[in-house]
Amino acid sequence: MKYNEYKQSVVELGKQASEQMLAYWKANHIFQKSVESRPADRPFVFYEGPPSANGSPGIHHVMARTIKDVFCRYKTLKGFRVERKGGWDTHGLPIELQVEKELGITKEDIGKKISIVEYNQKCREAVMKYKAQWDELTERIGFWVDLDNPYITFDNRYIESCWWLLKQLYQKGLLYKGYTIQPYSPAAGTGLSSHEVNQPGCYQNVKDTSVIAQFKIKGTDNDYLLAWTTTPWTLPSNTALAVGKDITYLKVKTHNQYTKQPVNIIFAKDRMSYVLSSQYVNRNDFVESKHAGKIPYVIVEEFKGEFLVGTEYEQLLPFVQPHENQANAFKVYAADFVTTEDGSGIVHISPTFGADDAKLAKQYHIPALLVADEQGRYQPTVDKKGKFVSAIGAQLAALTQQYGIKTHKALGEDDFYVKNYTDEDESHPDYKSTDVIISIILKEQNKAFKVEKYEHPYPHCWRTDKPLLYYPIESWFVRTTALKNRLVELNKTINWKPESTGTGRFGNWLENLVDWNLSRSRYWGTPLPIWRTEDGTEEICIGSTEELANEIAKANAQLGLQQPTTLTDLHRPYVDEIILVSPSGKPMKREPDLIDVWFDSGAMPYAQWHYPFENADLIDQRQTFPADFISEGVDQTRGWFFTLHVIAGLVFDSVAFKNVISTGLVLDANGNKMSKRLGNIINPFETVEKYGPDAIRWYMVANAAPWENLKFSLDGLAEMQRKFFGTLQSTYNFFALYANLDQFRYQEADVPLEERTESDRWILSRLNALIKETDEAYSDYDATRAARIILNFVNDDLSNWYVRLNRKRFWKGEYNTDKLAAYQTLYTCLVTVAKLASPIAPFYTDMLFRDLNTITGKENAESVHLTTYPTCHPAASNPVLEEKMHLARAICSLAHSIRKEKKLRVRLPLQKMMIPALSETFKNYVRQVSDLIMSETNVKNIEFIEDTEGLVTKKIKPNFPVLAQKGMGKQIKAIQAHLGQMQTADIIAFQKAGQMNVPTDSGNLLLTTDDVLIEAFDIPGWASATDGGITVALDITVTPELRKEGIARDLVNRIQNLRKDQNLDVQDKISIVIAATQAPVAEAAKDFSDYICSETQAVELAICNDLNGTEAYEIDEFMVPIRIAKA
RNA sequence: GGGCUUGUAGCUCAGGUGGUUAGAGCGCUACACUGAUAAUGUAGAGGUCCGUGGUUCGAGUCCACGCAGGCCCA
Repeated sequence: MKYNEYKQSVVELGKQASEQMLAYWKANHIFQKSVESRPADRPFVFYEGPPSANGSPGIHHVMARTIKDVFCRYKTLKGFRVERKGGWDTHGLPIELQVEKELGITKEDIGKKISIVEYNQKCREAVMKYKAQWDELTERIGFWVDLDNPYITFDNRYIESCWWLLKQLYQKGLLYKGYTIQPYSPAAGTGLSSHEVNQPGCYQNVKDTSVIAQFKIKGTDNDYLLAWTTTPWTLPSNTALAVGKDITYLKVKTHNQYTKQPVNIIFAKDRMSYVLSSQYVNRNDFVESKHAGKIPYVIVEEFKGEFLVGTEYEQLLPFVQPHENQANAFKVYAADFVTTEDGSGIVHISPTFGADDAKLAKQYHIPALLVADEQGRYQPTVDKKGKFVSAIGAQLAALTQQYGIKTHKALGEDDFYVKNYTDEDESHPDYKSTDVIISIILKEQNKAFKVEKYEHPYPHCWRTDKPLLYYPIESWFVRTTALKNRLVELNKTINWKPESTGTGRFGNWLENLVDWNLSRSRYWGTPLPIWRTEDGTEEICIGSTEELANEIAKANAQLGLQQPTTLTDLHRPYVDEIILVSPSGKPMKREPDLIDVWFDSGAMPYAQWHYPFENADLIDQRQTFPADFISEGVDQTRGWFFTLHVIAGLVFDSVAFKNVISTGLVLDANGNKMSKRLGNIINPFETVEKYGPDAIRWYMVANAAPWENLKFSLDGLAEMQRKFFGTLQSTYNFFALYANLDQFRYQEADVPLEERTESDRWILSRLNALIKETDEAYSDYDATRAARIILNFVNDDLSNWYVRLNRKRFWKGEYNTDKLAAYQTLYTCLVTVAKLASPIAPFYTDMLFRDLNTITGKENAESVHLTTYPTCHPAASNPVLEEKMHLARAICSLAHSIRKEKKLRVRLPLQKMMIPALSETFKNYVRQVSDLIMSETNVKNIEFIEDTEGLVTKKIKPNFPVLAQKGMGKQIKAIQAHLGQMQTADIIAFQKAGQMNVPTDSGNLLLTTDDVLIEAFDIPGWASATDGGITVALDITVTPELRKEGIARDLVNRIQNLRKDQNLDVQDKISIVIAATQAPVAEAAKDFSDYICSETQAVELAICNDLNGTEAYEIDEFMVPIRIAKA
């Protein structure tokens, strides 16, 4: 049995690892074991946010799924049982639109050209179209999730759970029918989704009649509030005015330009130039000759909007009165949507025809202006055809006549359309729109301050090309606002990553909560389980299929129907066909709406288990609720995160999740959004195929925090693969090569720590720290930090330092304790790294673990994912040793920099290195790592320079934090100046005395050596270098002896290169011939003959004068021909 | 328009509670190493820390106002 040795590239290896381990996991049910081997009473609850399989998965899904997987695997290592039920989101508009596109139909065709049954069947098929691709990607990238028993939102059982939840809301009075202002097309007779309104070409520039209307303040003779509108037809429905609290307003005395009556008008100061345009002139500037015909004005007062709040005014067009909350009508309110960008800075509020208006009205209980119809139901003043109801129309018609307004035809009470929906002849000289007629009426009544045409973009229906109205549409709402405070409170207990998403984006969203509009007038989705009588006075909310069956039976009995009591499909149109009976015996029909598809996904904690009809304990006993951890894109803040939170909060008075990571976007390498149009889409399958899943996972996790946007670059990915996996693999290969030769199988007892070398204990101390830090990072849901510190450990500490310094221990000498210690140490590092990195790179680390553990049998585990997370041993921690090693590395680095500067190659040995002894401790530390420093820098001796020798220039500077703590902050400048002029001798004297006086403005200050930092700065006359307070000097005298030794080492190097060029094996013996005409070369070869031969496996080293035709190599300043041959 | 977020070397990113010489990797340049070799090490060059003001003895860091990009919402 041998450790596997790998010759292939790191890319090949990554692919191989993923394929092998995938097959191995499958064959041995490792995922299942990783769940079941953990105690059932120690659950870590994870929720899979259901993706929709109606499109191919993208690279960003790899990101999302990696993050989910990392923490589930980590928690498994920590001994938790982590069940992961997969799921599919299967309803909703995107699927419907896709099907419509495929069939070449529109929404209007459903139920006509295609039956709802057929249509929904198409949706049902479309939604799982790419399921195979999703499953494949999920598996390939190693996201462990139960794909065999997923929850599916179109399943009857799932829908039934949703119904149950809706009924809970209904019973708590949290589900109600109300109005919302939505874009509506009277011409097409349908509401439009925001998606449709945002289509190009929808907004068209039109010229509308705009009015600045005068609202007379109650109790004044002629004080008016000026409000501007581009839709004068909404003025009869006005019930309030809005101002900006902090906006400055003016009261101006002038005359109405149409009636010439004196008026005091109030409007925003910033809007002066618009309100008082060219025909007005300030009375102070008024010159009779110059301003003939102009109207003078004078500013009377200036005040903030706040001052206006609560002011009552007379109804502008008192056609009808509000039917409720009359005390709140016709008053001024403050609103933050008021700006001074256009109009008068005072906004006219008509709750039925504007979204902002409706919101404000709701907030302050301002009544909407409604008119009762024949059934006594209150309706807006404009009907769904875009026409004023006759009660208003009659008054308009009367006024038109009264003021003798000429129109292109006689207008009756049913002729006042608010836009030209009846294709009237606008070119007729007397054609007047309703807006114009209203404007004229206002002028006549001294209620219009200014009327003019105004060009602006206005939304139009993309089908009929007619203007849209913002119109109240009936919808079902969840009364989320009722429990707003509780939802805010619950949110504060959630650990958000990053925190700002929770407090900011999500927190603010909750603070500004509006009721959740559940209604969707579509076909493929969860039907709203509410049946109503035709007059809307009686209704029932169904909470289960059993309840539905009972109700159907009741209806059958009372109404004499033959309806089947069980439904095989709870979707439309089947549920629509059911008629139930009300308590008073009237038939009830289902409200035709579907519910928002986000309700489906927010219901998954319960519906995935068909709660409460099955598995009631899972929720009731809090076994799978709430989730410990979820993760999705930050775009889900108002989506899944919100609906989970609302349903859990409203129905269960609980959070739905305790920890959440919201991941950022995956952009292309240049930071652009990936789109088909730009052609910068990264295909996840190809990328996984090319680089293997581990490299992608590692790159995504390590490169940037998951909540930052990731600029996905294949170069960066390849770099990460080389850096981490390449280095780790080299390290493993190195281990395997020699462990195989020495047959190391870790059968021996552990070599006690104290018997291991300094560097062994050092790397184990570092490893121990790594265990602790990664554990902390993972627990804090910070996989990025974990990945980065693992990478640094493997690269800097393990490979670049430990292995490099200890190479000889592995290949030289017999299999003794020292060698054993080296193997054990390196083995421990490798196995531990495999475990620590396994949540992020599950394939490669498992292969590494198994490659090691199969040979040694150290652990009884089939897979790294079935092991437990390594524990940190305080005994192995050795900060002093880490400090020593840190000094060694710093000193080596300085020595190398001197060599570089003086052009002294490392092969050339130098006699000594001198280091100023900063302190006894420092000296001791360096002494203990001096062998290492000498071999690393090829220097024969290290000496310390003491203060007394006067060789070192010292530098002194304030220890700022210490001084600040002592309250000497103000004196720092003076201290700094004083220290700056101290000479080395002064510093030494200070060090001896331990304290000194520093003169400042406020008298002398006593400084101790703790208040300053003293560094050796330079050693005059020596080749030296300084960094971080440490100074190193080299004796750069090259004696003939040293030169010869250097040449000998160069010869070895060149000969080794020749061996390699000639593809000789490590064991092959050679004979060497050197042409050495120059004395130094000849002498070096002669004096170091034994050394050269032993290093190069030579049996013979001959020196001659000439080697004609043999290639010469540059050594020192000479060209030396060298020839070798296999002996 | 609002909320959140990002801005540090050519690129990708680090930089607790303010501390005076702002770091790493890649890339670039040079050198070295050669029993880990489809590897490796060392050094160097490279900065208006987005801008402007402020607080402070001292600001990449704290505050205010802007600018630019991103996401979400209107």
